[in-house]
Amino acid sequence: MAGRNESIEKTASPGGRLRAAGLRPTRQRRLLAGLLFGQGDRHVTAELLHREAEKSGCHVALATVYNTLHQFTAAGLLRRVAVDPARSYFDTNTDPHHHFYDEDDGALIDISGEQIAVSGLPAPPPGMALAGVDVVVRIRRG
Amino acid sequence: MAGRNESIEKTASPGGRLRAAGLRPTRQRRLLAGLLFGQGDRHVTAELLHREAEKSGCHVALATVYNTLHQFTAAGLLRRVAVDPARSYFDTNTDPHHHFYDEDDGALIDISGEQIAVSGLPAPPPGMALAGVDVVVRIRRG
DNA sequence: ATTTGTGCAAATCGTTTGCATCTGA
DNA sequence: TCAGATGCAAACGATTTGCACAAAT
Repeated sequence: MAGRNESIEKTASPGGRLRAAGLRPTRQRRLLAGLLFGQGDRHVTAELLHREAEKSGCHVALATVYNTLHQFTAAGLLRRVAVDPARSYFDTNTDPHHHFYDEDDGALIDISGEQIAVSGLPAPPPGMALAGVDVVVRIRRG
Repeated sequence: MAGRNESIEKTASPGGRLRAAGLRPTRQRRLLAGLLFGQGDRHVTAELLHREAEKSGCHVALATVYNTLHQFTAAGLLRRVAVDPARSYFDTNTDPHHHFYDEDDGALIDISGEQIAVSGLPAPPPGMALAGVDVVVRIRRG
């Protein structure tokens, strides 16, 4: 739980954050950014975020939610997490870190990057560059 | 590359392997088992295995390939690997181990379980049991 | 005004299911 | 024989796309 990067103000106005990422701050993006970044680290699916948006009043098409999630990911505001072959999760924590994945109810829990150490990593095959290391700790009711 | 478990004969007849897993050795299962287990460790998608089956002569419906992959997985002959939100990979190596994932062409490469060590794993939350630890090393042309 | 994003519905992709038919023991 | 598998096509859920409209600079 120690220091995450506080120098990049997670609390800046949604508009500022979007602008800084090179995205035009439209009403929908502001809304989604608010939902995503306004309450600490989150793990969302498109479906879930869409439901939240609807509940919060402003109408956003599901397709727009998908588009926006991908734009945010391309802009480095989000990170896609592959744990379930059926669903895409998006993580608002873009620092290197890992996850518990609850296979029963599909919940993700962060594990800080410093907490886990992976040793013995072989070098990537020739011509390949390392793009990231993901550790998924699968857990179950037990 | 050191010792994988040779005591469980990977070279037994497809029929024997299936029988041992409690599956009736039908023509299609024999064919698929042959393709899967006859050439060392493999990583396949349903689509890929279906294409191979077609090429090898015997007709198998894609749905049957899916069913069979799931039956084999339930029987412990295969392991499902979640690296790509869009596709399911099945791994013929069921020992604990990890993977390189080539994001450009979707290839998986095994990393032996002994080679990598993960330290600092937090205990699962109360009431939860550890079900597995997957390390995915994402690599890219570069 | 011009550029860029949005909404909607339809298309697409991977995957699963229902049901009649066939097959292995 | 007869439980259990298969094939096929249709259903399905998640995701993407095409295009007319709307909003931001």
